[in-house]
Amino acid sequence: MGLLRTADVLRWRIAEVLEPEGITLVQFNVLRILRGAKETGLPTLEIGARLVEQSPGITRLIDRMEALGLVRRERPRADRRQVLCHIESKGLSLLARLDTTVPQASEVLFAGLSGAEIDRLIVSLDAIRSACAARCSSLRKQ
Amino acid sequence: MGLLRTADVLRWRIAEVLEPEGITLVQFNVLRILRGAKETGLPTLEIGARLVEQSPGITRLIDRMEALGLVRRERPRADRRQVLCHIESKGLSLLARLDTTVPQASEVLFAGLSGAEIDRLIVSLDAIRSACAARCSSLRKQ
DNA sequence: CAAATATGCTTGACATATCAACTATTGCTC
DNA sequence: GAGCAATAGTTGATATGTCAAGCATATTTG
Repeated sequence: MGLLRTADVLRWRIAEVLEPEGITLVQFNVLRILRGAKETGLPTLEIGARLVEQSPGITRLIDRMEALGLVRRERPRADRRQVLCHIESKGLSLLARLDTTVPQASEVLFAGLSGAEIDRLIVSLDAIRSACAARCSSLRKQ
Repeated sequence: MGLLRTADVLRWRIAEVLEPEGITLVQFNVLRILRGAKETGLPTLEIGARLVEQSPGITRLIDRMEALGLVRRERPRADRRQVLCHIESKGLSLLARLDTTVPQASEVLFAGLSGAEIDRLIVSLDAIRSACAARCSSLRKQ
């Protein structure tokens, strides 16, 4: 339960930094994923899989981000079922700004922890996630 | 970011256990808070403060829980502005069942960690939350 | 190669969360 | 004790997330 409450607090803190830029935490994550995908782009559902969200949400999320001019969609000739999403220059410059402010905002919360403590924290969290990947049905079924 | 993803995974895992009982994670937390308040009950906004949610959400959340027969509302004569919420016997028996199944479901995820590691995890998470309580405006303003 | 199935995504109906404005009651001030 | 501000909670409009079903394209199978 402490884990959930702590995540809420952190989520809130980050949202506070994102809000003046007009995007949500989920949109921020989509931008980072798409930046990682470079020129190639990424199919819509692949984005949904990396976030912990389902398909319909993603479609409309990308709708809004396309309306904001942050991303672009393209239907490739190879497989005309899928829709490749690309990050636009506007999205890249927005991310560039946030790359400094978001970590700054979160670092405040971790100030009370030593480097070693943070390392241990990360290891523990990774262990929890991999336990879920191994045993939970919920993440496989999507 | 790992913290947020890990919390999502845990949230999902718990929701999976709660779903057959027809309640959400937030409703589960409300029930636990109200059980802690005993006979006295708790004003609506006090519940909202303990969760990380705002007033309007709470009102309608309690509406739904009242419709389910899990809680009861009462307007005390002392201060007729506030509305005291109480847990009903139906809510108590539901919680009694979940008191075993929810921890069981989450323990699976922590199986890879030693007792000492879990202790350190809890200490670190507490430190993050108290850093926020001290410095973040977001939690004070509500 | 026609029919059946699977994949990728979208749409509509509905539940839920969020923001701003409102009502009712209380406490404070002159 | 009349008027004003503070508190507790609700309501309405809007954004967002979620479930079930649908459409188009691709793949498999007889």
